[in-house]
Amino acid sequence: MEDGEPKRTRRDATTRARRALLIETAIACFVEQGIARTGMRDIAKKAGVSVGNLYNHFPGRDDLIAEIARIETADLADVVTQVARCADAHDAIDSFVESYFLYCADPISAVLTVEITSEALRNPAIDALFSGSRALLVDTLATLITGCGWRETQAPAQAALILDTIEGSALRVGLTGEKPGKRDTKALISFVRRALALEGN
Amino acid sequence: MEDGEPKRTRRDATTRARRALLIETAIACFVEQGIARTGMRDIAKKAGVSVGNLYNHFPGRDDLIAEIARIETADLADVVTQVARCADAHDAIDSFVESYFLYCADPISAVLTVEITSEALRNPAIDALFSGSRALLVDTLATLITGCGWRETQAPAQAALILDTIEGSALRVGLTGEKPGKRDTKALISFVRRALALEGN
DNA sequence: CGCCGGTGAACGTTCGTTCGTTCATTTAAA
DNA sequence: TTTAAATGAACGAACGAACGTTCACCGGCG
Repeated sequence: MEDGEPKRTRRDATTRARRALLIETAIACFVEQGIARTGMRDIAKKAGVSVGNLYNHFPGRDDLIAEIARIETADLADVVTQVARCADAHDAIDSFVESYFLYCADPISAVLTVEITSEALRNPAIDALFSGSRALLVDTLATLITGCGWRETQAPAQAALILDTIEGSALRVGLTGEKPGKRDTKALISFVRRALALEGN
Repeated sequence: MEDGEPKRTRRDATTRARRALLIETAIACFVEQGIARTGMRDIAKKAGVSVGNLYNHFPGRDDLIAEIARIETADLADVVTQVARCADAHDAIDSFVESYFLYCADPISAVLTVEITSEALRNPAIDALFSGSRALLVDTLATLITGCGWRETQAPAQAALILDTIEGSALRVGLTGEKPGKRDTKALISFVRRALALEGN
């Protein structure tokens, strides 16, 4: 999408590494202090870099935030597409629920979700990213639901409600800072099965 | 909890009114711009009041935010306790789901929820308020569920999942800025009924 | 008069961002 | 191969604006 010439010089390699370090450090700061309470100096200091250099790698603060949002949604898309291919429709739904739940319930993801959602309310670019992710999730899950006998006209609405359950549950678990337990996951899967009237497996 | 003597003077009445205006204005600012992007000057200017006067009514910015969080949780407690008294257990659950959903899906509530949740991550006082609210919700709903034949040991977990569904769904609807439609409410109630295996009514 | 709600300038701090500069690496000419 | 020019990563002081908060000072009720 960007370089026509990858430029395999040593300089370019260290630059990429530095940029990755800065993003990772920014995420750590955002999770620890919150986006609003994190300044450019905080990120630079934690990364062991000057403020000026930080601006050599990112045009501005908002661009840095947007980049992180972009990475997060890309990670999510990976999780979704990997789950999509599964033989039995029932198993596929279970797998989807579990994967998406575990992804969202990760404390880092959970905190970032809240922080970035707050950001998305006033940033159209980030909001668009989230809408795209949501649409992908609904489509994927709705297809699986349709494969279980639900009518195509109702599947998207049911998929949306299931996603609401997963996300709400994941936030509740993830924001406590603890890793999600197997008990949480099992209860969630059973709950969704019943809601879809699939309990007979 | 505070005054032993209500002080019914005219002066005191205007002071209370002014304080209420300031809180209302602060909420409006927080919803429009976000808590992080709202300064004390913004609130004062919008309320047609000086910054100094704002500090006559509230010790500081954090106290103002905490006060709003306190009001929000008190409103929620009202909604919950009013629903608690209902003859039939099945009807009571439907009523609970509908009431809590409509409350959370209100755009102002939805935005405030996200904003204050972000705040609660680093503010123990606000976090405690939220935990208390959550406990009340789980207890209330779990009691209703128990009345429908669920075992007491499993009811709280099911209640938690239902609350997750309601809150997740409400956020999704409320953050778009639109009022929740009857279709949303009905689909949600059906979803919960199936998840509780009460579909036969 | 005394009290207190109300004012807005001013304080010190921190914010995002810019700037001139240094210097190692890369590229191209000799 | 040696050398000179070009590049851009890295720096940290400095900028103006905005932040939360304070303060000395009014002016109208009680």
